[in-house]
Amino acid sequence: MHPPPGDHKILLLPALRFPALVSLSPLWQQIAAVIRRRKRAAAAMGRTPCCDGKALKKGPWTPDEDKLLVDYVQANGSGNWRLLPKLAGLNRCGKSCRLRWTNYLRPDIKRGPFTPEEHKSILQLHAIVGNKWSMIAAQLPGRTDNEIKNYWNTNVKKQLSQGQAQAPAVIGVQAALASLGAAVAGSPAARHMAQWETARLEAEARLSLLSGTTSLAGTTSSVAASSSSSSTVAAGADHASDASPDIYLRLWNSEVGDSFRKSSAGSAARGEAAHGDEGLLASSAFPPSRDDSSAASIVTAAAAAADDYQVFLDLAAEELELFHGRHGGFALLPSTDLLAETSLYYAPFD
DNA sequence: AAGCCTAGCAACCGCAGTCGG
DNA sequence: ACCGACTGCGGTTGCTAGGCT
Repeated sequence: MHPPPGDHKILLLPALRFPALVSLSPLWQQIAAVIRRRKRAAAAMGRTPCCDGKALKKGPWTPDEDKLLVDYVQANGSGNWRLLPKLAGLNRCGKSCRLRWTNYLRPDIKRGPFTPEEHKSILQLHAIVGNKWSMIAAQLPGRTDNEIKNYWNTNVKKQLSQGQAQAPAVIGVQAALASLGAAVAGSPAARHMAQWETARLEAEARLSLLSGTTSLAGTTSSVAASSSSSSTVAAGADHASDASPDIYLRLWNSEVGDSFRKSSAGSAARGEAAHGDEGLLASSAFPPSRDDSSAASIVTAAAAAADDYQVFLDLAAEELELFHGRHGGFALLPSTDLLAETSLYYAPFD
């Protein structure tokens, strides 16, 4: 599941490899349909491209072409991109027209260099959602996903790679990730909690790196430095005052996460002996498959952990709904109703 | 001045997801 | 439930301008 400790590439992976936490409600609602569609999509590979066989122009757009496109869209809207080139008198693929419009010609496009605020937002959002450029762009009015992607690839990525050597804390995070990787073979609840923790650790690692690569990262560095402590509710509270969507870190460091950790620790004490300080989730989430544990205590501990976990999920859902209400359109989790359907909730992580 | 190198960015490509028939 | 058309998205490519030798 995870690269071996010491592999810095892990830090460039999306913070959330499990898409269910990223884009989601439709996935939960139609999980079975999605699986079917993926099978169909796989079968449909090799389908002829939309622009095949036509002598359509490619490459840079001319001012005349831009004018044709702008005039047409402003007069008729951008309803059908397939038909638009023909109707607008353009010898272009509809896909090319759409791209040109959305990335360059749209009137609400904001040109020019990124502001410090935008830079900070990009860093924090990327730490949470990874290369979900459209999600990041949705939080930055006037910026396109393509622009942010280019900005990341040319500026931020370079800064990150330069800063990696200065981030010894990352090693510890990676070790923790490795232990989590070993832990996820247990119950669904355990796997899911491990994935929450994995996301948090990866975000933490990113922010730790970022704090050394940007002068703007004062806020993020304070989070990164303190997030592994359960007594950092204040940091989360500080963070709550701004609009930063580092929701996982905030959630984990908030009273919600704190209460979850405490209750999980209680479950661990009930169910088994300690397994080392990095094994919070692994040890509390599901009992070890050891011969010297009675089946009854295993079942009891697992049930308690599952109950605690569900409480955490419920609280998390409330927190995220509040967040969603404030920021709109940034769905990190499915609705509370769907969260309640734990069998569905676990399914995409298998 | 010419050639080379590099960063930045617009555009393309192909897969994934959605929707309507 | 299925299928195909259409749209969205992320990765990648390749052009261009500017800096350097």
